[in-house]
Amino acid sequence: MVNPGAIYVCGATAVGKTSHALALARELAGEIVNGDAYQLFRGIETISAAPSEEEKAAAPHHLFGVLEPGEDCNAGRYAEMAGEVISGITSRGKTAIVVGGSGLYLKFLTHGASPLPKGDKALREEMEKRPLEDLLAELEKLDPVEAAQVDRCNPRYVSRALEICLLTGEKASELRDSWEEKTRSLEASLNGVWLIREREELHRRIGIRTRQMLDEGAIGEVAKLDGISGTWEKAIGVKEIRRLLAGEISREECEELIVFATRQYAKRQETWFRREKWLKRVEL
RNA sequence: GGCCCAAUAGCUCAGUUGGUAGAGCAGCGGAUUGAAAAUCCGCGUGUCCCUGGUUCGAAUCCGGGUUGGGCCA
Repeated sequence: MVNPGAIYVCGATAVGKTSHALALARELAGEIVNGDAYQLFRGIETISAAPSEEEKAAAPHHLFGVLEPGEDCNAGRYAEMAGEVISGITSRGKTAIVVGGSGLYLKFLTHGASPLPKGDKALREEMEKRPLEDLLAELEKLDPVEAAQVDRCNPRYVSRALEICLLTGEKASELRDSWEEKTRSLEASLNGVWLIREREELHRRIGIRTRQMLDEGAIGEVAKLDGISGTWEKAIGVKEIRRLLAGEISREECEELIVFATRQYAKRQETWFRREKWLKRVEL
């Protein structure tokens, strides 16, 4: 499951991962592998801040724009795709440079998937209609340990826990434990960096990039994909641009809202990567 | 120049009949193995514009001022 040959380049959005990875690729004659949940999709290159054509020409790039906007993706599927690509690169004697900011996706790649079942769309839709207390009560019956451990305020986590129990007939808490046990020793063989910038500087870069995105086609991307639903819709900026297109907010308000959401995302990414102790910190 | 209205957290604003203040947003911190750019949790001392006064007690009532806005000249 682990890919010891690969080098991971992680960090918050707009920190400068792409250019850092390109420099690394040149140095090592390496190949870039996307580690970003939304850059997987075709048609949202601008809004997902995917590398430009020029950047992609500078080194071999993999897993950018490989999914149709109508498709759904998840961490397990990503890790499978990326694992194959990395093996291919390694077998050619090259270095894979995985660059991205999607913590959970990367974690699946570096630590492997737990033995838990993947999400079940129909079951989720059904659970979404039930009140949280109801889901908690059922989880309580099937797996009291998990019911005590989960974030009981977060409907996503509660329903996921219940989903695992219903799908496997086993206890989610026990399945999770076995995975954590197995992955504990993997980190010694991992190689990666966490790119860091001061908050103020990161915010400045987010502001600049958001303005560019809106100037350079993000609005058109969202307009063009109107009516197509899927994972892509949850990208930051989509709901804001939809409000702009609907005339609910001005261009300035739209930009401001995207900046806010992006900053908050960057903070969540930092919180995630801070816990990944195997990453070497690199201040930019 | 005269009259009227506003002034409270970084921003937009609440604040009941006087008992020294609280929402949303922003910001900050955190959780997070199959929706993750998702989802969720925690964090609010601020000259209540200034200044006199009334009162046991004023963001709240009264006078004067300052700033902004509106109306009339």
